[in-house]
Amino acid sequence: MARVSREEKQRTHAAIVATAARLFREHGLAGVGVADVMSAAGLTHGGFYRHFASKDALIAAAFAQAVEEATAALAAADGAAARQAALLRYVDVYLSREHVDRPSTGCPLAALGGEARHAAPETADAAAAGMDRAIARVARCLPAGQARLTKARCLMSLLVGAITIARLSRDATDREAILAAAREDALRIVAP
Amino acid sequence: MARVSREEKQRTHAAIVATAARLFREHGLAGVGVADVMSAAGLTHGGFYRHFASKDALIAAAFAQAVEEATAALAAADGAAARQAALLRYVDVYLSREHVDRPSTGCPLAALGGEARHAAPETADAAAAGMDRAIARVARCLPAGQARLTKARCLMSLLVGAITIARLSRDATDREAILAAAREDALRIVAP
DNA sequence: GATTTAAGATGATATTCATCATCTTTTTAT
DNA sequence: ATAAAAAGATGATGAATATCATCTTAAATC
Repeated sequence: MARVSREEKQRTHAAIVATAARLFREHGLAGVGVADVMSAAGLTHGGFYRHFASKDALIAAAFAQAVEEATAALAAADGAAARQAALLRYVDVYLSREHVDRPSTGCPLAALGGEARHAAPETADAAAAGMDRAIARVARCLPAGQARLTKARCLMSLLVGAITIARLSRDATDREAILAAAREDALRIVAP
Repeated sequence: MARVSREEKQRTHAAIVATAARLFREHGLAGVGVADVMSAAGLTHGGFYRHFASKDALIAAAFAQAVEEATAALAAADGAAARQAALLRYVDVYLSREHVDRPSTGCPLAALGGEARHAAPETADAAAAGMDRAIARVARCLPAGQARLTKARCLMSLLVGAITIARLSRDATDREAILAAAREDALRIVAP
């Protein structure tokens, strides 16, 4: 192909990031190459560096994008009741079998949080910022008070850990039990 | 060098596993090569396949070994009081700044749990078995009762998630706050 | 409309790394 | 003691892959 318009380039850029966000969450940072992302986005590898300075820059963008999407509903909720409802739904979706089975569209902290620290500083920074953002958005949906942030930190830890552990299990019944246990505990934090 | 005795080979084998367990936890599964492990163990890469059929086989062995070590104190505790004390200490060490700062000697679930699922089935199996074992050993140190396993699953989720998140943070104060929040929540489970 | 610019394609390059082949030397087996 | 086996060393090999160079063609700019 050849040169495309500015708008088209923006679309391409967004497609690369979206594809990367999906693939990285599914196969891990080391499990996906630049060429994999590009071809999954319907492009060839060569054009990549017109969009990103490095694979790490792509990872950083993909991570941020994934956090944004995964927590958008929390940020959109308006009013105390809507916020609590959004958080309850967030926990419910988070601790679902679907989330365990499909990392590609799930929380990037659970999917990539462990490996992010091995990436370039640029990527680690993006991961840190994403984590902060996720916790802040969870905190925003908790009842106001000084324990808000503390509760959000606990809740996020519980959620990330539960999915990490559930994904390790090879037994469907165990996976379900892990989710159920975490759900119960999470509700104690969210709806006391 | 040349051929060594059976005992010497066993020592070499153990050294390779121990070195791998340390390096993998520190740099991730993809961040450490077979040659890295061997040279860190004071050997050359060539002899590796006298000990393991593949890198994945090494990862599986290293993971199992790391779980064993990380939970040995829990398994060794004898008597109700000793078990509770061992668990309290386990939580305390787990949620410490040192654990955040030094993945190389810490919990392999927190360090590698996220990437283990991208490895060969052999490795994923070892990770699953290690996870089961860790949870069982935690459960064993909780007060008897049918909620034992449920509590152990919650606690392990909280611990793994808290370390994962704390390691992502670039801010020492935040890291400390995450640990403190998780500690408080963990104690609620362990010492109700 | 002519000129310049750059998006994306095609095709290197260079490096990393898992695995294999072979050699040496010492242990084990006979 | 002699022969066979194998642990570990040295040195390929082949595949994967991040990045760069160059080409083509259409969009921007004049």
